Amino acid sequence: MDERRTDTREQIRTIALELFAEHGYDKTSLREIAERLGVTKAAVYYHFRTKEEILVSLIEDFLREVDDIVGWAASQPAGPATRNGVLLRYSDLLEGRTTQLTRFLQEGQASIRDLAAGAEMRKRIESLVGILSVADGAEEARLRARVALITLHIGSIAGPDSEATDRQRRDAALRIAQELVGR
Amino acid sequence: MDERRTDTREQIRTIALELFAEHGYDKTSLREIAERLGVTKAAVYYHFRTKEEILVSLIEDFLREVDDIVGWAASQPAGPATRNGVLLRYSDLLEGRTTQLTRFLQEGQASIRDLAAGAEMRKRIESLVGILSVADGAEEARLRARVALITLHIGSIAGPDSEATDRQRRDAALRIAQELVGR
DNA sequence: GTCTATAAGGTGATAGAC
DNA sequence: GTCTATCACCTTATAGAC
Repeated sequence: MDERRTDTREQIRTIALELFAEHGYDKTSLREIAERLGVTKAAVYYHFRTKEEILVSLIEDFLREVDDIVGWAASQPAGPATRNGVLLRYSDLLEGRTTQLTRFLQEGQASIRDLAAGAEMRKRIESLVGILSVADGAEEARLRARVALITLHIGSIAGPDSEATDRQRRDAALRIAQELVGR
Repeated sequence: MDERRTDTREQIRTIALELFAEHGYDKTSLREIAERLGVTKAAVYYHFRTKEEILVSLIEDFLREVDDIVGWAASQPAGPATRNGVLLRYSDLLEGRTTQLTRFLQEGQASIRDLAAGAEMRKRIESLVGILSVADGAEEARLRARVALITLHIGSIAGPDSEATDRQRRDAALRIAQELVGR
C-alpha cells in the first residue's frame, strides 16, 4: 500500500517537463525546478537521486507507449494497413500531454544523445523505422520512414504560423507521413 | 592589411564547431576548446568576447549562404523549377564542411532557441519555407516545405545504417524533398 | 518528508603582467 | 598576442537536524 507516496514526485515531474521543453534539459537547473515548486533543492533530491533520473522517468513513460505500438505491429501482418495503423497510433501518442515531451525530444537531442535513455530512445525509433519501411534494407525506404516520424513530431509542435488549429496541423502531418511511407 | 590576424581565430572556430557538433553547445566549455587547441582560456577570450560570439560567428557563415539562395530565388520566376533549384542549392550547402554545423543546428535547437542568432536562423528558414510552398498560405504546403528542408538535413547527417554512402543518402533525401514540394 | 547548511567543483569572464 | 591568477557565480549533490 505504498501507492501514491504524496504527489510531490509527480509535481516535480510535471514542472521538470515544462522547463525541459521550454529551455532544454541542460539549461534547466534543479534550483529552478525546486523554486517553481516552492520547495528546496534537497526536497527534489529526496524524490530523485540525480537530475538525470528525472529525465529518465519522463522518457520511460514515452518508451513504454512506443513499446505498445511496436508490440501491436508485431501482432499484425506486415503491409500498408499495419504501417498506417502505426502512424495513427504514434500520432495519437504525440497528442496532448506528450506534446511537451515531443518538443523536448525533437529540439533537445543533443542533451539526450550521450545518456543511456537516449540510446534506448534511438532503439525504439529504429524499431518503428523498420516497421514503417516499405522495402527492407532499401536506404530510401528507411529514410522515408524516419522523415515520416519526424513529420508527425513537427506537426504536433505549434509552429510560427499560428493560423491553423492544432487539429489541422496534426491532420496535415498525418497525411504527409502516410504519403511518405507509401499508402 | 590586417588580413589574416594569425589563424588562431580560425582554429578556435574549427575546434569549437567540432565540439559543438559532438557534445552540443551547452555541454562544450571554453576550457575544452582552449585545451584542445593547446592554449589557455584567456587566449580564446582574446579572439572572442564571449562563448556565444563563437557560435554566432559560425552561424553567420551559414546565414550568408542561405541569403544567397533566397536572393537567387527572388530573381527567378516562382514555380517548380525555382523550387527545385532552391532544394538543390540548399542540399549542396549542407554538404562538406557545413555538415557539422547542420548536425549541430538540427540536434541542438534548444541551445540556440533563445539566442539572437537563433531568431535570425528561424527567419531564414521561414524565407525558404515561403519560397518552397506551392500554395501561398496553405498550411499543409508550408508544413511540406518545412519537412522537405529537414529531410535534407537528415540526409546530410550520417545515420545508424552505415551501409549507404553519403552520396546515396544525400540523393535519396533530395528525391524525397522534391516529392514533398511537388515536382 | 522536508529542511538548513555546506561541500566540491566547474563555469564564463576579467585584470594585468609578460 | 598570449599568459597567470583570480573573481564571482552557479552547478549538482550530500550530511544531518527537525
